[in-house]
Amino acid sequence: MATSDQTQMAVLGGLSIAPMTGYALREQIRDALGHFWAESFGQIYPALAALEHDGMIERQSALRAGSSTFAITPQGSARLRDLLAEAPQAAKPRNGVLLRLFFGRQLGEEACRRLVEDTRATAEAELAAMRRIREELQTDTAPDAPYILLTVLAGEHAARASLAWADEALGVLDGLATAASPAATVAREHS
Amino acid sequence: MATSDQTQMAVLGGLSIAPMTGYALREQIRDALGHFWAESFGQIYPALAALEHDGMIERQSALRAGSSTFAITPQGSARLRDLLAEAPQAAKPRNGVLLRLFFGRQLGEEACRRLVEDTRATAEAELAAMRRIREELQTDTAPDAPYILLTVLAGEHAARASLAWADEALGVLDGLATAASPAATVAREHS
DNA sequence: ATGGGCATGTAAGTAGTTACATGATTTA
DNA sequence: TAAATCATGTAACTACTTACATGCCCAT
Repeated sequence: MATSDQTQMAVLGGLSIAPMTGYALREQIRDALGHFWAESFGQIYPALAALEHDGMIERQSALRAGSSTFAITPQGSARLRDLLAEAPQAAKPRNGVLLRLFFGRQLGEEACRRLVEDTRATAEAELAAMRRIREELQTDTAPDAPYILLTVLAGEHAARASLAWADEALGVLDGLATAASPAATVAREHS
Repeated sequence: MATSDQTQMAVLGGLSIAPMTGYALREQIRDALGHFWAESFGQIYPALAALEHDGMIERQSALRAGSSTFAITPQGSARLRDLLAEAPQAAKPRNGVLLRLFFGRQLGEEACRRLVEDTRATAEAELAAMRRIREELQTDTAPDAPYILLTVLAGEHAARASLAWADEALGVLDGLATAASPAATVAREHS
């Protein structure tokens, strides 16, 4: 049944900011950590059960029938610090766009172009979202704000890099098209 | 058992470039796709068995006892093109460094600085490696070379972004130290 | 002849997703 | 009072890793 260290770290971290229900925790993880971390319900509830069993968190009075908020205990805070101090383990990389481009000759140049254009559009939206969040954070005086800012800056740099790459990649694909069929490229450039 | 579409795509893609053994395939995946894709033996061998069963690949004469090279069949090529044309499914993000920085107040400023410095060093090495591969590729006239170039450029942009972020992040952390204890920051700046 | 790299495969376990079942509370 | 949303949890499944067992072939 798993409930790995990694998930426990995210759950304890979330509860270290404020006590909340499992449902709220999942929303917090999706909204605040979403651009670099993910947990599903199927991970969160077993993790909460295991952490409660070990005394790392405790159930507080129910706000309403059938629900309960969880709060971190002193042992839980200590465990969180231990987990955070462990060396981060690299997630196995899996970039479906790059895999498709690597075998792009089989896929065809036009489909590759569409993949790059979609990536570019996603990066543009991501960049705008990150900028908005950063501007809010820079006026936030909460003690966690500067640390959260670091993660938002990472998202901003990643989005900008994705954008710059997409533009360069489209140039490479244009070069391919020119070599194969100059007329088609001229037509596209004038469209 | 498993042997997902994603793994099949990587295996068929590898064999579309040249017939080879499972062992060689794993080395190719590690070396050529390593910076954006990973497969373990435990994935590759069952995938090969399933693909052979479905007639997508076939075993060729053994180079030596107990081994065999696999070659893609015409059906396999068709299947590869179908798989590549499917929309890429986003891998669930899991960045252990950013998770730790998000909860950086619990971890402590010095540990955060070390995490960022380690990330910076890794990015620097990655950037150098990508540059070297790119320079080789730009003189390569193989028809796959421009497509492979796209993936290397992505690695280069990502590494540069990581580097730029790390420098900005260290600046933010310096700001924190100054606010909390000016003397300590001065000491570090003069070291 | 033996140690290291090539080669294949399996078993056991961990991690993670998805869909489902259930019910309370709020709001339109 | 019906629909949406909040809330908890489980079961079945898919994906993936790691360690192990086995043996071939080449170089020293």
